[in-house]
Amino acid sequence: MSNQPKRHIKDVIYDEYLGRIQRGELTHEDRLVDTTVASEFNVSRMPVRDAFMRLAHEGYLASSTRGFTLPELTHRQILEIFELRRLLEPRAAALAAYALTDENLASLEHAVDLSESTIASGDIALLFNASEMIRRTWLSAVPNIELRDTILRYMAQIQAVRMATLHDTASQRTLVSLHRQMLTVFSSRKGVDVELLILRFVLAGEESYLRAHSTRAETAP
Amino acid sequence: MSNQPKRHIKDVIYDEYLGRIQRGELTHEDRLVDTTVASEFNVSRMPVRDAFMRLAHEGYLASSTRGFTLPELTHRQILEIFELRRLLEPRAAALAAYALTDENLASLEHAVDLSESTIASGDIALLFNASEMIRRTWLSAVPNIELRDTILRYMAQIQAVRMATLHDTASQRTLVSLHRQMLTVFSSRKGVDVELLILRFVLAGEESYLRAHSTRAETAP
DNA sequence: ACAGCATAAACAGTATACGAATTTAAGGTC
DNA sequence: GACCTTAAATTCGTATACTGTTTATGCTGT
Repeated sequence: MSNQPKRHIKDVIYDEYLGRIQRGELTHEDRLVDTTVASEFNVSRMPVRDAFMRLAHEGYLASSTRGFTLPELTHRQILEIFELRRLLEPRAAALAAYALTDENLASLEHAVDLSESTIASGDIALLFNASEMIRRTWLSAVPNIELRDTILRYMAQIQAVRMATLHDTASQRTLVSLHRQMLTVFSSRKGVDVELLILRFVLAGEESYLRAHSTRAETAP
Repeated sequence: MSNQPKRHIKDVIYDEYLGRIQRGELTHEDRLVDTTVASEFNVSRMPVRDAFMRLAHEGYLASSTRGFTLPELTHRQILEIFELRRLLEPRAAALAAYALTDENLASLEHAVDLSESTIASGDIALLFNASEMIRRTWLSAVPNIELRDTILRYMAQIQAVRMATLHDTASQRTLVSLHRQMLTVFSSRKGVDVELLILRFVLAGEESYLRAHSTRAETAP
């Protein structure tokens, strides 16, 4: 018997494109048009429309008069989201610290090892993946579902931003170092320590972004 | 010339029902069916469907196999949202304190007067309205849009909960008193004081909820 | 009576079709 | 050759029709 709880097409398409967005497989040049995607999936426009409109309302896509595109985050919006992160993530991580399973800690350790390996290789994509793996791992252990979902909602939006900051060598070093420290404090399960470290983590991310942003602003045409 | 930026039917219906939900005009017995609403508006199912699905994804409605209904918030979810409120609202209010206009303060004062007048009249609906007016006023001044929208997203969901807690006389007194204090600290524009008071405000709301919840649990069948 | 099964009703999901709005392209004028 | 006008193409919003699934209803047999 098929154990599938009857997945609707619109949900399949929603998940598919949410994944593509979260994995950074879309560029700002991509214009997503419902009819085109519909013919790729051999379905009608409607489920595609449903999926894209949902993604747009959740902030993952921006709807324009000519198809859906990745949203253009302004400098201001990015700073605003960093403020949200400062407020939410330290507490969320502290809660997660008490709830992490041994499996969670194991995959955290694996991801941290991966992260450190990129110091030698300089593989930015791998560092980004490891970073995402670490984040997903501890986020999955956050017992407050509403809090976790709120964090997830804005994280996907600034994915591109985080990717961009990784081109700076200093930021890479800081990130890898913080990853290792995160493994330590999560393993200790001391909420207070986790809270402080995650706050430092977010602040470091903000500094990296500001550094990258000012550099880009200088060299911009 | 018509200055209307061409409002789509789906947006009209969305706004209409969001308003009804936020004003508490729907009960848990109401089942919203797209075909029914469509014939009321003399439109097809599609725009109604769009609006309801959007409301559902934002948490204002729950979609079942038999129409849309108000979502049943579990005790756990409500506590989770209170945790979010503790994390976000103090800071948001502090930011708002620096940005409040004189008009904002004037309408705040008006709403606080309204709130206090309900002590004599015992008009719970009016107290609720005044409370909402106060909230909307300071929220509208929060300069961090992302933060404000995040707060708005969950507030509508627990509207019914907040309404329910107002039937307790002690909670009413506490609320009115806190309203007056809020006017004072917002007028002083001291972010630190605002931050602390709003934290106390959220905590008081949580206590009121817990009191109402335990009472209800005792008298439940 | 009541459990189990068949049938009907209600509703959401999906398909197709049409119209309106807006951008892009083309052509014509000065 | 620049600018305005007009036509075409593109894409969204809405309407209508159909399909499948879930819930309710009623029937049958014990």
